[in-house]
Amino acid sequence: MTSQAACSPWLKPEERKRERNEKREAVLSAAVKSFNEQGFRATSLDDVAASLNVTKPTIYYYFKTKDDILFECVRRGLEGIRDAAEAVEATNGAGMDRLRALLNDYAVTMTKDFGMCVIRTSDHELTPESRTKFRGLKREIDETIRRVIEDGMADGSIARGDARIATFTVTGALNWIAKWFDPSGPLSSEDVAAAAVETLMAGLAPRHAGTETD
Amino acid sequence: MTSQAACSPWLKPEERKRERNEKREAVLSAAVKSFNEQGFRATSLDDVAASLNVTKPTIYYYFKTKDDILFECVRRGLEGIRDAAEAVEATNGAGMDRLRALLNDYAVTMTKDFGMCVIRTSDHELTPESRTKFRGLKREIDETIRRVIEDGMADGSIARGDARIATFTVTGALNWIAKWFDPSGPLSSEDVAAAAVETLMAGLAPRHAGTETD
DNA sequence: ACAGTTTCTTACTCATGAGTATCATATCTA
DNA sequence: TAGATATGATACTCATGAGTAAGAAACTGT
Repeated sequence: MTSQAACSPWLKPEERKRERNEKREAVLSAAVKSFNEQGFRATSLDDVAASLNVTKPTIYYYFKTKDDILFECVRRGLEGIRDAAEAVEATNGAGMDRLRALLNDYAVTMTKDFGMCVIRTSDHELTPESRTKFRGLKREIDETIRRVIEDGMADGSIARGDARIATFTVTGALNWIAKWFDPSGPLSSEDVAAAAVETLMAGLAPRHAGTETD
Repeated sequence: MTSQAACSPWLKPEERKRERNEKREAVLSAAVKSFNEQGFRATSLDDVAASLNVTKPTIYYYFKTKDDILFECVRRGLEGIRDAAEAVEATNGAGMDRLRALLNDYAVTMTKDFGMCVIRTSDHELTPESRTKFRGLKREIDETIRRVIEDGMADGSIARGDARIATFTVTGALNWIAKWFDPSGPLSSEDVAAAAVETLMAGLAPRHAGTETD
């Protein structure tokens, strides 16, 4: 190996592979931003391509269909949440504490591109096959959260009630972050997540000194 | 007027007017159901027309554009909530109690066709002009709710915190009902609304006997 | 009976955008 | 130097669906 090899204009095989992957990521990144801003159906791949200084067939060199691009976006968003949820579920501690940690991760994800895409994507925008997987992943997450809430109700750290509706209420509140959060605004992801989670955990009714713990 | 007039096949002018209005309503009703199920862009007016046993130009006899139909749907949903919100704001009582009443109306609306449509419709599906009105109505409602929350924080009936984020968290949780509620399911609108509102008002943390009031 | 109005249909136009066929170029391997 | 492979562009096809033009049929008032 000469020292020339390091700055040669010809790339090694693994570098070529990495470049291809970077380009694929760039397509995904441009696409998810456009999906989030204009909506999936209003986004044309011609526009996505133009924003990357290429033409549409180039995108088809990296992805098979438009649906594949969308599904890859929501898959990333959902798998991120799912992994975080399952990691939290595996820990021990009061249901309340595990739930707080889980909801915090969940809320932060909702402020990121792929998380936002999950919420802004409706079932009917995906093909039947993708839709099935999409729903499956969402259900997994909902069930994990519900189990944590049920654990908390059982150990007394969470107020008793309908765990199903509580799950939907809580996740709904956090999902909504994906609809209004502005990354370029004054609030950070973490601030928003912390405030929203606190509202949900404590509720709107005022607490009274000395009643927080048994 | 003979008694024949009552069962004559020829209608009086006001009856003709009423019939026209009924047909317009039927178009709106068929459209909003399809928008909610398939999404606005995936709904073709050909299909809506076919479901009413007419053809597309008939729809254009009752509405100017597809956007007009959608906007009429979201307008109805939003004006229903806005009127309820302003009526509640005008009452007196603790912020907490007014908020509970307001959120209940809000939640119930989210289980109805036009309310669901408001939530399932994204900004970018409307023309710029409709979008401006759409946002204006939504902002009015958000501001009313925020004022009620701020009143409650001032009078001590609601826990202090960031009223803006509290508003988004609460409305987000209720908006989400429009995404999962199934009118043909086992839960009634009122049951769902009551349970969701209770979760939000009381929070997830358990209460302790005798600490509810001062 | 006749002119006008209401209601609805048939048969279009036209823009958009997903996806493809084909070719060009450059790099890699032998 | 001769294929083989990777990457991209040009120039299409094709389905879909919003919106329209023109007219038919029924009813209204004169």
